[in-house]
Amino acid sequence: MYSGPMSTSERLIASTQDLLWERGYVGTSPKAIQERAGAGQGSMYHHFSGKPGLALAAIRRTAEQMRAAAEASFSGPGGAGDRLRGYVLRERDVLRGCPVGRLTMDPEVIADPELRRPVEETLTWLRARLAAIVEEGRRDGEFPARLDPAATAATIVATVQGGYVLARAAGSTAPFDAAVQGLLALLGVDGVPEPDPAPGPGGVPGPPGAAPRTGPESGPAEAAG
Amino acid sequence: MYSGPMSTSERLIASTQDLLWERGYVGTSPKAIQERAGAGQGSMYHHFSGKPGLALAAIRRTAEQMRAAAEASFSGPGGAGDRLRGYVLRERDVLRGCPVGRLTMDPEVIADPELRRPVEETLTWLRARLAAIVEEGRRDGEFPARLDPAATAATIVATVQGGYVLARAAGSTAPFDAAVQGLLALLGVDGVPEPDPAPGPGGVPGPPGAAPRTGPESGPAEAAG
DNA sequence: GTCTATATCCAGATAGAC
DNA sequence: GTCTATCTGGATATAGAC
Repeated sequence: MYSGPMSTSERLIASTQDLLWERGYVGTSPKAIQERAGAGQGSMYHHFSGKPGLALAAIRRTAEQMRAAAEASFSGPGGAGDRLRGYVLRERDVLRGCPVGRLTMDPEVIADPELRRPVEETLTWLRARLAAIVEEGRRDGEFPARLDPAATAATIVATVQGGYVLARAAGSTAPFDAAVQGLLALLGVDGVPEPDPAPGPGGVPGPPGAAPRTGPESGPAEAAG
Repeated sequence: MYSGPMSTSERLIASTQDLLWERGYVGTSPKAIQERAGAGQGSMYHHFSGKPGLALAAIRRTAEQMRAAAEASFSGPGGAGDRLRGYVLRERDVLRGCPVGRLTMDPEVIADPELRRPVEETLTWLRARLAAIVEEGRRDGEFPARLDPAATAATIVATVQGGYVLARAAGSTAPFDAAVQGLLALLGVDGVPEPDPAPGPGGVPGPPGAAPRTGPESGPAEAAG
């Protein structure tokens, strides 16, 4: 991923990606985009048709990036269970939420078929890709044969997307981690693989047992997914 | 729930609840609230301190209503599995999303501790309530003893919240239904209970098997949850 | 309690010079 | 390609009459 000096139009796209992630479509003004990109109004309206056009370019870019990041987990080494665990446990900027899923709450994005399409395609691709992995694991005897791959895939994606919601509500990553550990346990793909295996108290009242990752949060501005 | 003629301040609160659900905090203007409530500017600023004050009243109201609606499922008849299934399958305005979870994507809500608190409390309550039900089912032998109640509860809430995201992205309730059926299958609480048991094709590429409810969507403006 | 000014600033964009 | 006006309207109030 080239990240040397960027052209004005690239900077405008990148700034819009950031702002759409942070504040959504309705909450993002042309002025804010221009300021963050270090560009004037003229530049923005020279390169793009207006806010919707620029948002479309930004959303497409974000969707591409999220796919690439997810595919890195999917096509990694190991069996279906390993790759599935790798995907749900992969490093994420949890408190920022998912830059694609977030757009789903934007009425103007949902109302505009062009803006919605990349969002829909990305999430549909994700479900299909996960369904294939569940199917593979089922064939290999890693998962119970009774699992419906498409439904299970939807549950996996939903758990991740909903995990962001719980984390942002709580102001903590703990509920995200709890949701993901609960999912892995239900799938029979248990165990914390990466570092920091010391279990701490969960973020919710009731019996303990979840093993939240307690690592740092505000990391790189990469796609979450 | 009394729903006769409402005072101006009640109409302002109700209108704000609707608009926060549809468009979020940043996307909701005082003017839009006033128009929907049939009230003038003066009335709004007489009864409330401004947009944040009115939003706080509306968010608290929505949180109360969602709790009441969820509690109706939780305290209903049947075993833990029945009540859990009743909760996740209960009628929802899926394409509208969750009026509480939605606020989580609003930067101004998350940044303001007063506005965030009702959101956090509601979702935390929901997890605790579900954890107790999972725990109960575990004791009764309905669920595997190895399940962690808190983590499983987080997974359940996350699946529902993420199901809304998938449904809105797809412009269809099918992925929500698929996610929920996948969850129930993982929990070993199978079967479509209510009407319309004829399974249709799922909304995702890959092997079929999910049984989406295909009923009407735009129903009453009640809390989803 | 409700209404109609009035005020300031920002959103979103166009025009045209450089 | 980029910049600085300039424009119309909405966001978010305050003031004060009724």
